[in-house]
Amino acid sequence: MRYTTSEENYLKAIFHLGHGQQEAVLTSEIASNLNTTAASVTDMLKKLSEKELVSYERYRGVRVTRKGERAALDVIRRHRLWEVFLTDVLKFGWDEVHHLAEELEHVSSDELISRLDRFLGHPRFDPHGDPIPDKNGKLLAGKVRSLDGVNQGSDWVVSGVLDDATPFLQFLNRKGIRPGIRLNVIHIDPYDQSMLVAVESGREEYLSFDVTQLITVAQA
Amino acid sequence: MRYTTSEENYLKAIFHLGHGQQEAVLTSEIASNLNTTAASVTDMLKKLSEKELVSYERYRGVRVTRKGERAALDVIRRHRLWEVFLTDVLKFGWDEVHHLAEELEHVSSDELISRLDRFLGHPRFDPHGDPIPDKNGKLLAGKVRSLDGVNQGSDWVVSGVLDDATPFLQFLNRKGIRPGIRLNVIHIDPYDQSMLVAVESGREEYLSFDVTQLITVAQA
DNA sequence: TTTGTAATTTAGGCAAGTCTAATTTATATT
DNA sequence: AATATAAATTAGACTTGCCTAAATTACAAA
Ligand SMILES: [Mn+2]
Ligand SMILES: [Mn+2]
Ligand SMILES: [Mn+2]
Ligand SMILES: [Mn+2]
Repeated sequence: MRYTTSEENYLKAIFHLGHGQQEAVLTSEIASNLNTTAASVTDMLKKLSEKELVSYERYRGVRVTRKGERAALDVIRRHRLWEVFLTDVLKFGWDEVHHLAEELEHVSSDELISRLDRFLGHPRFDPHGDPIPDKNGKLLAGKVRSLDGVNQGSDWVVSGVLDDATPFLQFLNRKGIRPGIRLNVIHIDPYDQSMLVAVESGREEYLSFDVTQLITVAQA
Repeated sequence: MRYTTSEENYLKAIFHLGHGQQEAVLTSEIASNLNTTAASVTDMLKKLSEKELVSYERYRGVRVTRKGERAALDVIRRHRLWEVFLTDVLKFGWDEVHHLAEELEHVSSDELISRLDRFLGHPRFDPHGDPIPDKNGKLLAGKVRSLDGVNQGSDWVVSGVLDDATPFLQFLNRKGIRPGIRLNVIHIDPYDQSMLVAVESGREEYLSFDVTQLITVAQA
């Protein structure tokens, strides 16, 4: 393990929380993301800063350095490749793989990941529609447009989700929604932005604004 | 993880060292097996004893309880299934997989192991000829006869090795020896028990007593 | 039966990672 | 400009797993 499991988890969290954002990531955001306390986060930030993986100013927040970003992308690459393995090879549901990948991502062997990548046929996206960084840490532009804010009547293909947690994905499973599925937006309620959509299977489903925000779509 | 990585490693070591032996396992044996100090071993034995995974008497040595044996066999099952995956699916050499399996064996998910086992076709032996415990912790009788002590002139099939370490396996690779290969014992030196064998490929190789002790064979 | 010695255990400490409670600081609001 | 307050940091502790050095103990040899 190049870095400890704990260090890797912090780097990943800081990278995700700060990605595509100008402002530094706050201690409290990291604490809530990792389900730990602000005091623990402060301790770790000092250690990561010492190792030049993050640039950190007391009370001012933190961001990953180039070195820290690279480490984070390596972890993300491992995470997403294992997710592909678990769904495509071992036939797990897309709602079951995230927490397993959280463990497997810390197994440290470049050779293992390289061979896994080759065996899987160099997949470019994980089961949730997230792009897989290449071996040099290059990440393709990810999921951009989310289902909230599209026009009534328009057609889309689900490209991914912005939350990998099991309960949310099981909820989508019940509605027949997953990456690759086509959607037609029948109606958007002007009051609460809730949406009625026709799913490929023919079913019609109501989606609250909270949910449409977490579903990403591409042109049909 | 049902138990910590460290606890699992101790249980596995105690199980292996005590297996098929009447006497209890000594603190110093465990320390040398796990490359740690006797003091650390004593600390851990107290913890494992507290959890009823081993029966331990100060100064008298230790053995796994039924519960500890079951835990050890679960770890061994995971270890050997991952070794099969790494060689058969990812095409690692049999000399490269042991240390990777040492990490993967601690990933805790019965469902993962059950699916891996199914995907691999329920293999009964690992790449080193060791039997894979089933999901109930039942272990088939393992490798029994080793190459030292066989008769001059006799024919054998290599069934496995008693040491999974990379340098030893690379040594055997250089001589074309691996499980499944046929051997004919051409000559045994009466002084040092060193052996000249004909390998399937046609080559003749000298094997010292230290080496023949670590190679197991079955009837040709 | 005493004694020497090697193995083992205990004592005391250290690092990583976490926590709660107390304190400090940035900053928004009078 | 003073002050309130929410966020962040520090202080102090705990657990796990490990270590070195100093006792202890089993047991073999005298
Ligand atoms: Mn995930
Ligand atoms: Mn994912
Ligand atoms: Mn092995
Ligand atoms: Mn093996």
